[in-house]
Amino acid sequence: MLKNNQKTKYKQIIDAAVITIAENGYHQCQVSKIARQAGVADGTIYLYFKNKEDILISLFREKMQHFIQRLSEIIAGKNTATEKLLLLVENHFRILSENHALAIVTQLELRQTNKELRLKINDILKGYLKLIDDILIEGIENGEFDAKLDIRLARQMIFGTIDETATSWVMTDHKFDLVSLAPKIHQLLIHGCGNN
Amino acid sequence: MLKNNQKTKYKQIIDAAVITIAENGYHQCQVSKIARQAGVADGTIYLYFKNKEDILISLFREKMQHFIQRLSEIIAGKNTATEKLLLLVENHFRILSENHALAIVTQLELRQTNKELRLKINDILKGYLKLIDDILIEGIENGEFDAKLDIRLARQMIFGTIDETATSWVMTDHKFDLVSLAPKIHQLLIHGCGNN
Amino acid sequence: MLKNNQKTKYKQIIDAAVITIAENGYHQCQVSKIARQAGVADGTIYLYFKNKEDILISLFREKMQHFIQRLSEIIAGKNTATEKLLLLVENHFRILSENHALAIVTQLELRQTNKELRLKINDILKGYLKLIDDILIEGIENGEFDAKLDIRLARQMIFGTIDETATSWVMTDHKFDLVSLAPKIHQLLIHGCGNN
Amino acid sequence: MLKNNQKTKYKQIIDAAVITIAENGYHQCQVSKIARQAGVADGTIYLYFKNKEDILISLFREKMQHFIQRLSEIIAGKNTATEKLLLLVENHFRILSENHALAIVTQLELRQTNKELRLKINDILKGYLKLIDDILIEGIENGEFDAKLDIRLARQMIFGTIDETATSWVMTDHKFDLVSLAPKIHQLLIHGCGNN
DNA sequence: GATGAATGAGACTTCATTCAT
DNA sequence: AATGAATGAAGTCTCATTCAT
Repeated sequence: MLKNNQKTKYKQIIDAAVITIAENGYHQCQVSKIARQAGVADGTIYLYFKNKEDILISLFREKMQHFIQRLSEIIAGKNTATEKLLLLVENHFRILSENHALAIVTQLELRQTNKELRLKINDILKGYLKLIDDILIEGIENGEFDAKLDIRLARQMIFGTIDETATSWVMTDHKFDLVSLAPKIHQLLIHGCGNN
Repeated sequence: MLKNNQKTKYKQIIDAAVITIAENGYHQCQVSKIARQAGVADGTIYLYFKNKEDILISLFREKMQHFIQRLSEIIAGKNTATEKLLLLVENHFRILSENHALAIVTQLELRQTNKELRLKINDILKGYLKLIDDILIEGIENGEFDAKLDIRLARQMIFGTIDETATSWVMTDHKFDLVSLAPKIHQLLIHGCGNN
Repeated sequence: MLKNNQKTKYKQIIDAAVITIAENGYHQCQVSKIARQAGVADGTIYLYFKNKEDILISLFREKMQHFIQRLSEIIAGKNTATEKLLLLVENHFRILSENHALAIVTQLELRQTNKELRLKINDILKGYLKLIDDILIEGIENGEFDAKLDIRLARQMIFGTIDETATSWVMTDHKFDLVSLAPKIHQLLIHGCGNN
Repeated sequence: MLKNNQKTKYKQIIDAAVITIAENGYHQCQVSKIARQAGVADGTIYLYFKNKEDILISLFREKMQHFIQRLSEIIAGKNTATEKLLLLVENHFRILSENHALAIVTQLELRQTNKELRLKINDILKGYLKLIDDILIEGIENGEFDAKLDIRLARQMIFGTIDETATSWVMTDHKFDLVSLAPKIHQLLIHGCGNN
């Protein structure tokens, strides 16, 4: 019960942070604003987080875990790497589309931090990049993908493309439908621009 | 001559800003640090720039102009879109490699800003994205690229991939040679991951 | 039995406070630290003490009582004021030497408080100063001491000298043997600097 | 002129600090209160002092310099150590009497600081203790004082007695005349309590 | 009696910007 | 044009104390 309460308040603060940061921007988002949104006192924040930065890191870790978990499950049963890649792109976009505030935080606000913090974020991101790598390896092994593929570069292309598209979508205030772009992006990632 | 001096001091401050921001990070880079590096008084900065943000924007505009200018010239005489794309990637990487401080500023520090500033940055970036679009259009028209290519998405793939790779290179403290990755990335962008 | 338990916990907290304050300094010594050291919950402190200041006052009162008690007993049977003064100085130093943590608290930390609290401390100190006064009066009456002695000033000299020496000893991290200084200090207090 | 202005503002802040700390106590004395009293902006304080603690240290250093300077000059021409000691005590008391606020700060507020700061204060105090030591040495050499005098202990007696008396005077809100106590204290320091 | 999670007031310090010289 | 001393708003975090359990 106590454990439960704690978990509740921890997540309560994280969810408040997502909303408040998305609304105000990271640097305009005072701890007191998060506290008010979470319905707790300012000091309470510091019972669950080391400092303001720790809220951001924890938020990203928490959400990324779900993200990876969900994508993993969706991908799990599929047979081809090609299909898995489509589902990855599509559902990456879907999750962001389902939660605009989270999309703003991950695509914009999270980046407004110094290099040290960025390294921590990259560390958390590794779990996601591993998903991509696994798909690539599978694709190479079963002959779907180019045998001479440089996995790191291919992964950077895939992640870079998804990320750039998502950021662009957030910057235009979610004006277009992100999920429906997935097939075309998938096509690009598999076949490139060239006229094959 | 006075006009000349102004231009000198303007660029002097911008160059100081690149160095100082790269060394300290945008948020740890006080205006007074830039002034000291530029060898001028704090107040002098405000004779040439509206505010601190304006330094960043101006810096990016100034450098991006050169960037685009240089890439345009290099690409100019070439016959195929494919070749142009290779040269674009290669020289994009080359310019960043030649100036580590500038690379840090554009890949990391410039992003640590609020949405409003990001929109201004995107605006400046349009000139660069136009270069990519022109190559894509040319490629489609002369049959090198897929006729059904969605130009916006293709551009996002190209830019996203270049950007992700460059950022990754900066984050690892320029540990590997960026320029030599260009051919492989070019190959990926043209043919994708698939086993064509 | 309950009463007994209370007393136990009361002293338990006071002893924890001596250790914790000595280790951390009064202002760096959070109530929660004392509680942890005492093995009780934070809230429990407030069942036995009105507030943090009250811990300090109570601590001093408690320890000073023992201090005075012990000195009184030692002095009791002696015949001359001169001998009593020597024993007072010697045993004052001995008690501090026996308990470094207490010495730190009384000589340094207790002073880091506002005037209001200092007045309360002075009040508790009166019992000790009375000991000195009694020795002085006895010395005057039996001709050992100068008949025209200003008792208040003499007491301030005696206490000031002891206190300064003790503080100096604490500030040097108890580097020298305090007790062995007693005879020389006693000599000084009785005969002064002069060449009599 | 610039140098002059700086010096003026530095001293202006120090004098404001003496008054404000004396009135409010060190821990109740916010930097903004000092700034207001000094007639400068909060931020201006930090152009002249590293932090709040630095104000206290600088204040003590500045005032102690004057203190020592003045005592040195007064003592300078005198022939006997005994006379010098009297003048030292008398003028120590006189300076405190002339500036009640300073007396409060040095006798009470300055002590409300942690050990680290106390060590810095002690360091500054050394100049004053040197004055005492010089008198003692002179007294021993010319036969006024006991040849076997332990200088460190004698100095602690002298300083301890002066300090205790001064603190006691401050604690009673300067109710009695401090300066007039000097002769009796001098008598005590030279001849002790004993009936010589 | 005992707990310990929650509270929330409060202050030091930084730094972009100004303006008198 | 150039200076740089002065400004002052603004926000993170600590910690003594409370009170529901």
